[in-house]
Amino acid sequence: MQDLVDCMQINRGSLYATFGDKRSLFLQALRRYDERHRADWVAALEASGGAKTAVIGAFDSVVDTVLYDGARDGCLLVNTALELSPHDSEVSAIVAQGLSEMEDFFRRMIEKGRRTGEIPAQIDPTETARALLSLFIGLRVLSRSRPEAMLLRSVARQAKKLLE
Amino acid sequence: MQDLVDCMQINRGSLYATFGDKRSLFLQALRRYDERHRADWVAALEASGGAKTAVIGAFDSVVDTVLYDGARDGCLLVNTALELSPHDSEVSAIVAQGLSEMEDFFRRMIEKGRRTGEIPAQIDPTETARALLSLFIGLRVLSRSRPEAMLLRSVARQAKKLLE
DNA sequence: TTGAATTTGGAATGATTATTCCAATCAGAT
DNA sequence: ATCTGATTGGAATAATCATTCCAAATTCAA
Repeated sequence: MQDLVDCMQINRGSLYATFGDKRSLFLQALRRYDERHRADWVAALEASGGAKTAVIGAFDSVVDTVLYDGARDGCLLVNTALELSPHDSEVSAIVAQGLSEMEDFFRRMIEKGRRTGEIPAQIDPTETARALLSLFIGLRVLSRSRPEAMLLRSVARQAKKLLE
Repeated sequence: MQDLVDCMQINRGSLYATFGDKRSLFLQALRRYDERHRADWVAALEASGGAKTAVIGAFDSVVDTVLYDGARDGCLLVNTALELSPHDSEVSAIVAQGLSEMEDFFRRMIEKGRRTGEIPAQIDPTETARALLSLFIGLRVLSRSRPEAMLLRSVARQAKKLLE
């Protein structure tokens, strides 16, 4: 809370008056992150053209952000999935939902790619979407613990290979 | 610390006398986890017979533990990778090392499988090992946030497919 | 058995952080 | 210009741990 008071343009009292206590503030931040950042990001990728491009773009944009901006904060949803989900059911619901929508995004893109012929018909949409989700989460964890270019690039490359 | 005092058969004073302060106690626990649990587990898998079996066994044993024992604690190394690694360089070193050894394990198994013909020659050991590492980490995160049988089984199945 | 070292229960202290309070100031509507 | 409500700075309080201390009990080697 002190960090927020230091960084935000707002007084401690106003912070509590506006958002309530720490947990409630966190829940609001998590919801907002999920509904704005994550959802918008997925929507932008989905609108970016090809199905394959959208999926690959998800991985590449994470890798690029880590390597070029040195951003080691990772993703609030994934960080929370590991740290808080098992201890708070309300948090857990938001996280599970957000991760499910990532999975759905991957599945939709694979289905779309199969229709357009970009992606071979023998690729199973549901199964591959789940593999991509797991690979994606792994990438975000590795970004925080082993942010090495060779490693992260390999993961992004292998994500692409899952669509061939 | 209070949780430890409650759970262990040891008094608070002895705890501090033996392990020092909290951070130092955590580092010792993390090192021990990595050197005993993780290393022994990998060694057992490696000795378990076929190369493919060893890799698949890593995934299946995680899935089975979650589904049958309901263990949602996950892996101390992965949990720490996300939560503490970015904030503590000593922690980070242990985590990076442990994750590297997981990667090495996967690579060694792929190389072995290629030699024995179990695994096709066109599978790239380094690249695939990194994909498996990321997939494995993703699985451990999902085990804590979305411990659903269908989902976890899919991830394990797709890990297997990476070796075909 | 005796004595030194260790362990125990539990109180006491310290450190950090969350949360509330209040008087003074400020912004915006009427 | 005035009133109302929000915001500020910052002190005060509360809650949560981490850490230390100590006297009594216990272990263990000589």
